[in-house]
Amino acid sequence: MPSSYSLDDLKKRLQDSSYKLTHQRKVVLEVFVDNPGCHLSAEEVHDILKQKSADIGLATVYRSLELLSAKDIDILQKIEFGDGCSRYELNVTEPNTHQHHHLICTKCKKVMEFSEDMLDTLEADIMEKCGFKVTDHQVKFFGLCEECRKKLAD
Amino acid sequence: MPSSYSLDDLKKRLQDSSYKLTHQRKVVLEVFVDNPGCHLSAEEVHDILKQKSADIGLATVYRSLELLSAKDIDILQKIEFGDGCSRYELNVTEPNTHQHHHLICTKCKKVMEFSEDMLDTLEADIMEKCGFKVTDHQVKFFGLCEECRKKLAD
DNA sequence: GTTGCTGCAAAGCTTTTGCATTAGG
DNA sequence: CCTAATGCAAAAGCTTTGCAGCAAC
Repeated sequence: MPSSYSLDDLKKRLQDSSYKLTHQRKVVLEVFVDNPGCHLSAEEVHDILKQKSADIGLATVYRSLELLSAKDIDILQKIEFGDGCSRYELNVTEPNTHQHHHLICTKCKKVMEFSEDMLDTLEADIMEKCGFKVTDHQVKFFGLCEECRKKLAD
Repeated sequence: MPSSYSLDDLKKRLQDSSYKLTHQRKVVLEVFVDNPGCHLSAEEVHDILKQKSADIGLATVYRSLELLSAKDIDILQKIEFGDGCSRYELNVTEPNTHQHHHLICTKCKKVMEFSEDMLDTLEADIMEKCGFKVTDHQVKFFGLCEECRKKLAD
């Protein structure tokens, strides 16, 4: 994914929604573009920016994250791993990009990802049985990662 | 589900793990047995107990919820809906009881449930591709419930 | 009797908010 | 220019913790 993609896309989406394209919003997004696959908390985004001397207020980080993950912008995805804070990651919006689910190791707490899109039939089933139109899903699998399983076998 | 099931079960599991069967732990569990299908926060459990004149300290509610949802007891399931607090529900452990997933309406914020166990093949796939042994999963579907869809159609 | 549990209040987190100042369009 | 966004600090949740007293076994 070229980093220009998301930055240009952000610009377009912000302007479409008549939000301002501020320096702070740009650098917050850049953190996610520069750290692909990371599930960052507001504090972590703030720390990364501090190290890059692009120090912005923590409250602004929170406000930017909220905006970027809002329905009309939808550039970030908000996720909860139950570790006491909300985390965010780049939303996968490009064609040919698969939905991904999270594999959370209950031993070492590592979070891995797993690309798959097998939930389509399940979603059709939900529509039929419950009249509920699914627009998004979040799946978390808990268990033991390969490393931890090997350590247990020793 | 007879309420005696879980209470006796709690007693056994606590004793097996050499935890004490205190009055507070009993009444916290009773709240969940008396309110099946509810996703209760610590505050809500505390309020319900206050109304039943079984007033116990909020800190004890938190400690009881943590204990009852710990791996070795596993009577409650901790869930996060992203509304700012952790919620708990009775874990389904009986035979012939289906796993259930949550349908969260993005408009009215209602949380419904959907029983299904279609993730077995997906979990086998994860084991094969990632070497990750899935022991539990949590699935949330976001979308529009029937009511909200009808209102939108009007 | 011991040991672990509870209650209370204080502290620790993450997150939100009010308001004066700044900057984007 | 005008309005929205930022920064700072204070406040507002939810949750955890320290410690003296109490209760389960």
